[in-house]
Amino acid sequence: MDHLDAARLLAAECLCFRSRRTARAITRLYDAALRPTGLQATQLTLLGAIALGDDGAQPMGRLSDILALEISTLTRNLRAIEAAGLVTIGRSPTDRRVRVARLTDAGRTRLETALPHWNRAHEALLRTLGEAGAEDLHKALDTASRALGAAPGALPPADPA
Amino acid sequence: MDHLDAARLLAAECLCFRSRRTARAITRLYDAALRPTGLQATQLTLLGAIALGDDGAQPMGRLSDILALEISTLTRNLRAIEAAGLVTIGRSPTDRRVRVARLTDAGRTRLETALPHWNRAHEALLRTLGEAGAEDLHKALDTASRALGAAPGALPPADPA
DNA sequence: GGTTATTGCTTGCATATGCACATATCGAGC
DNA sequence: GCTCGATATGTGCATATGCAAGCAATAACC
Repeated sequence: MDHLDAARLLAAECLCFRSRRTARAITRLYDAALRPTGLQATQLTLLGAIALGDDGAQPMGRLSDILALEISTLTRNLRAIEAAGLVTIGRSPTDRRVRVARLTDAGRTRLETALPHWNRAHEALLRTLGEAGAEDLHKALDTASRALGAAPGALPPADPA
Repeated sequence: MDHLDAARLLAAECLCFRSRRTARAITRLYDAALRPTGLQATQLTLLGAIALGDDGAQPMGRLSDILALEISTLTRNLRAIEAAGLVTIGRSPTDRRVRVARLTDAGRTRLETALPHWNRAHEALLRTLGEAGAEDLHKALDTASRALGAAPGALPPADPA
């Protein structure tokens, strides 16, 4: 196995390369569509995950599980949307170690106003991939996330088929 | 459509969220396996893409197409492996704007020695996803990359089916 | 062959990501 | 109620990623 065989094997088989490349391309598409909202795709995702919690609030640990994101990354990613006034960060009353992100009214509004822009990107991607391609990708990604340990609730219920 | 509906729609449908989450999880797996090699998954991918070129050299523009990576990102990602002595960066003799990354002997060696570690991650992922899950993911990602404009040669030939 | 448009890349700025380590808090035993 | 291990998070460091603006070299056009 010389270095050229190694390179060919990587190019042909590596799922890390593939998953990252696809994520980059898709993210650029969504980021472009979201430009008018002042949010990046990552930030909209984070806002949405927070909105899913009771009273529009989620403890960081839960966000970490839902998003499969390191808690240290989460700490910093929250700063941008906190600085923008979209969320506030408080402590849990029952466990003072736990920090809870809570949507502000501005956050709620931003989420609603951003959705149509998200949808433009979403529709554009569906057109690009085709109905079947999008469906296959969606399923394959969910299957992989489940296998790699995404939190229950972070995904739609498993297909009983 | 209130903010909660918006959040539920994002959680259920967003392919940007899904592709990024999966890429994160997979990358952590590969990075952990590659730790002993001193390379990150991204760097191994880059090294591999360079190795595929004639004489183990690729112009940056070509790398950008293969990897679907912004040229500005490429500039910086090359620095780490250049500093590590794994590649050299020169100019094309025929067009002095063009920069060409070329594998050094150390780069070739590193690629070969890293491959078994890559393979450990690869095998682990295949076990985790199952044969069918891995195959589905691989195909879906390649289909998406093709649709989103990956360079020919950056992917295996299209399935004639 | 000189002007202009295009191309290839770099830099400045901002966010995203993760690991190792440090800190604060909690819970279990004693 | 003190100690110790476990848990939740923050910080320092490093890389990854992309856009906008700039620079240098080439190509296109007249």
